Amino acid sequence: MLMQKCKDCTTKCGAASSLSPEQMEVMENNSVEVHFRKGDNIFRQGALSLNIAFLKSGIAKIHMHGPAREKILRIVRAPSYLGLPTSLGDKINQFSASALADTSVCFIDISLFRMLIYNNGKFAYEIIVELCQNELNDYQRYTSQSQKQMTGMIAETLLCMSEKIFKDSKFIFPLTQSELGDMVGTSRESVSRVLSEFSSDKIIEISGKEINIINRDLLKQISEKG
DNA sequence: GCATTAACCACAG
DNA sequence: CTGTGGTTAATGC
Repeated sequence: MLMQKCKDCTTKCGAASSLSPEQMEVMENNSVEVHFRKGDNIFRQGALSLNIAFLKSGIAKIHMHGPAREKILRIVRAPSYLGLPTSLGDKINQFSASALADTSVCFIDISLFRMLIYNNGKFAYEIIVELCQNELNDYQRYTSQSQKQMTGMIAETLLCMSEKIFKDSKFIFPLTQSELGDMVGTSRESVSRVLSEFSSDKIIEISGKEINIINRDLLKQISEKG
């Protein structure tokens, strides 16, 4: 498999930079880079997990089949690991990851990854920090979701996309309205109504999939007041 | 009661 | 896939 060498890779995560040259070489010999198209499944809930997936470029969604419908757990921007909890916490994937745009993903052999954690404290520490940050974000979002009403949730999600994922007021929204509904726990009709309401109130501008946040302060208020 | 919120259904671009 | 209208149920003055 033709691939770029890990040590020359410019999209290393924080943790990988604490690997020794020898460890880096082992990593190179035990990982492959795979490209995905928009919409492709990267790994699937219910399937056996033998690799750690690292999102090298692009953007992906983490999602789970719930008892009633699909639930989008998180949107992930490269560079980031995609499924550490499901890869290390269980042999079977507890959730799926799918590409929201063209992406490239490095799959790292799980036993090698485990070895790196055992043998390199700094590497392990960086991984733990990433897991902790994700957990804090998740707690934050689940608390919001159980207490905010849907306009607040949608405002929060738009702000999060703008600030954390795209780092711009103007961005191409990567989900369909139905998927946004799956993300905040509401129906696609409600999403459609809230978005057109925000648009007619001049809080955002929508043209196709492009969203431009015009009145960020008001959007923040809506997000905070629920 | 009356208002608000949001889900579900249907139908049309 | 999206936008909208009608209907219905739950909840809160």
